[in-house]
Amino acid sequence: MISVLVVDDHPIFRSGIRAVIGTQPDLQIAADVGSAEDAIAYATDHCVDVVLMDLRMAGMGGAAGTAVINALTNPPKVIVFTTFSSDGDITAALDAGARGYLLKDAHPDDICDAIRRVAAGGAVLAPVVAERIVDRNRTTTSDQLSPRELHVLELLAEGLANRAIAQRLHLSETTVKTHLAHIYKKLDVDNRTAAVVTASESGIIRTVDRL
Amino acid sequence: MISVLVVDDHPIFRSGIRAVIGTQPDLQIAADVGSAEDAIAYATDHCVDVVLMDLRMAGMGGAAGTAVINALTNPPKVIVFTTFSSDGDITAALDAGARGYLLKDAHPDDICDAIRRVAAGGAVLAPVVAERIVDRNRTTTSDQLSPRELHVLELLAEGLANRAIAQRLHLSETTVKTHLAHIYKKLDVDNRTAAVVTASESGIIRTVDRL
DNA sequence: GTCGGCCTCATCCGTTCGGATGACCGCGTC
DNA sequence: GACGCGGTCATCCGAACGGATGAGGCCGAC
Repeated sequence: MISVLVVDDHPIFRSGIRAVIGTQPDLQIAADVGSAEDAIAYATDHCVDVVLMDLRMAGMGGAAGTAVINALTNPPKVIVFTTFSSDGDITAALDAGARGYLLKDAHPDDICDAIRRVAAGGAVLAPVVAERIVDRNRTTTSDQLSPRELHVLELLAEGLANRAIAQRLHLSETTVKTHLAHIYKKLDVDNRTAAVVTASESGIIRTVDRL
Repeated sequence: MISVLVVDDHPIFRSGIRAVIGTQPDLQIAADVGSAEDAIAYATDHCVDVVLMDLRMAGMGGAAGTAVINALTNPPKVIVFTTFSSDGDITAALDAGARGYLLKDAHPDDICDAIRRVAAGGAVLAPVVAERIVDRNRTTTSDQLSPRELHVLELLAEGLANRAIAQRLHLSETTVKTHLAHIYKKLDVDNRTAAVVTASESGIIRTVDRL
């Protein structure tokens, strides 16, 4: 019997998972909680096999929660189960040690299968997620933004002017312009606004979390 | 007995709603479907009291679906039930004739209450949504963007330069600049990138739908 | 009919941006 | 040690942008 901890801030969604997993003879819900903090508390005190973890939640969020849970002794396997599939979310989840990344439009059967596979030591990625990772690796080899460029890009996405970015980063305006020129080349755009838009679309930066 | 049609492209979510409503003696699920098109087909052939409608779905989407359902003879009441609360989503839903706007992090009890109230002829807005509407009306009287300005803003959000916007809109570059100046004033920003960011944050424009 | 809002356009001016070029440093690799 | 890469900075220049001002036409409201 595989025991599952469900972590999601939407009670309806937790009910849905309960309903789906309740029909499976080899799966059982150990508990369902509404935040990463509660999940950590539960996983620390109890023994569960798999954690189904939402990413975007109030508080510490699912990625950080996954990292903490993975730091436990004899940690459960974490499957990230979320609506979004931006590059930022995916890397955050995988970096935190998630063994699976499923999207919420998945079919119930796929979810149960994923739980079984991950419990057995495997890993599961939603097809779209797998594609994104491959895509990124394809374009990334030469096109990946350096940490500094990423930082500049983030400030750019706040609508700051070059001078303001320079001040925030304690740089000369020239340096900022140099970074921007590289960013434009790598993103294949020719102005700052387009850079922000494409970076946001491709999930390189996260603009807003409006829920 | 109030019969409910559930429309959502997430099967898990439909299961959740089933589980929640199944416990209520005075509510019953007539059917659950995964698209607005299916919802229209069902509502045309059957008699239901309330439709719980997701907004962002593949195909025609929940707002258009709501509009079509409201055009039926003796239409059911539609409650929009979604994760997002951008201005664009809210106005689209209410314009389409939705009698309620709930967010998916709502408590099961609130959802059941909302269904009962809407079935009885009332209207229900999630607190956050109500706030947004009030906020918008407060700032809107003088700050609302004109249709033309909105159009310019949308092209701006594609990263286009003034000249390109002018060509797309068959305008002179000067006119575009005039519109931009007004947009900056109304949004309280001082450059195009910041305009795009704040417009996106406040839901004035919809940048990406990444699911 | 006057007023105000929206849309259109022009000119002028200072600032900002984007591109090109060249340079120096530190670091890891071959 | 040579090389590449990332990060830093300078200078120069043309293009784009943002602000201010003025102006005409259209249309709905008072």
